[in-house]
Amino acid sequence: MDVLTAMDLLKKNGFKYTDKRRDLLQLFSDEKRYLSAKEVQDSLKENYPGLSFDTIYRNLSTFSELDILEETELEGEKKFRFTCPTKEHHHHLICLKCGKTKEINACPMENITTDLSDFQVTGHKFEIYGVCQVCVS
Amino acid sequence: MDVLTAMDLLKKNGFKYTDKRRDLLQLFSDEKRYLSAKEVQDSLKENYPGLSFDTIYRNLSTFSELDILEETELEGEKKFRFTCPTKEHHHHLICLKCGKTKEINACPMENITTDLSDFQVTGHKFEIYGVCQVCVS
DNA sequence: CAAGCAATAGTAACGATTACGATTTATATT
DNA sequence: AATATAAATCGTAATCGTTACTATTGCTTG
Repeated sequence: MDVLTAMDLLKKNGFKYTDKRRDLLQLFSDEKRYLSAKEVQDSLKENYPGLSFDTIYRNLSTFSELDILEETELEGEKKFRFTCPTKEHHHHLICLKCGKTKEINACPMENITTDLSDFQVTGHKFEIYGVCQVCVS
Repeated sequence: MDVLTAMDLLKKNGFKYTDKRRDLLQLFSDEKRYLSAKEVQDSLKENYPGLSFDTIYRNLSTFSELDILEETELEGEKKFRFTCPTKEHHHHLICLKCGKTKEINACPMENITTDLSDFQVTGHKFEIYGVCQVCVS
């Protein structure tokens, strides 16, 4: 995923081109880690001092639905990151301090021996948490 | 985990015996599934119409710290269930409608081939979500 | 360049959780 | 049994993250 592809995706789905969206996408493209809405606001407030919550949350939600962003919830807060280049289904090792991630190649669902047939399975979550080398020091 | 063991654990840690705590624990003992604070309030309001948020959240938090309850967060809401009889580390298949669980015997951390050494790993989460047979019909 | 509609700002509302001062209650001590 | 004291609770307010609303702005297309 990159900014241009993302803007094309927006256009293709009837969304409009705005500077805020470009800059928002550029931010995720630069950072490549999980960001909260608050962090987004902080990062963009230099150029857009009055950036509205509505704008931030609505766009993050839109981007997530279009698979431009990957979404998770850490410690009661929604976090978003630019969709990984790895197209296949994957999981993450996540730094709880800065949101930096590392991809985990295996999916635990492949090795389940427990019988799941008495539930209609709709999804799963596997995340490893920690502190990255930069944040630990 | 059962109510008596839990009350003993409380005593042993300097907490007091109250009817509310007993009934709260009895609720979890009866239900054996993930409950939200709101569900707890609803279930107990017959006997304790004015049960305070403070009381509910503080006790849930205390119980969780003493490992009387297992805690997770589903769809932005904290959920608690009586600690499973299985002492060993385990994971859950969870019904998103009623909180009913089924234990998963394997832990994905055992089969990780990805190198984790550039992070100081502090924890992980593996949950399978779905709808149980009762809720699906 | 004007019409139409999406996007946004500013702000209010919301739901879950936490926090607070005043009061009540469990427990240990006398 | 009466009392002291410290914990537990109530009633309510504050907080935090998120969503929703209305008026206004600004993309896009003909």
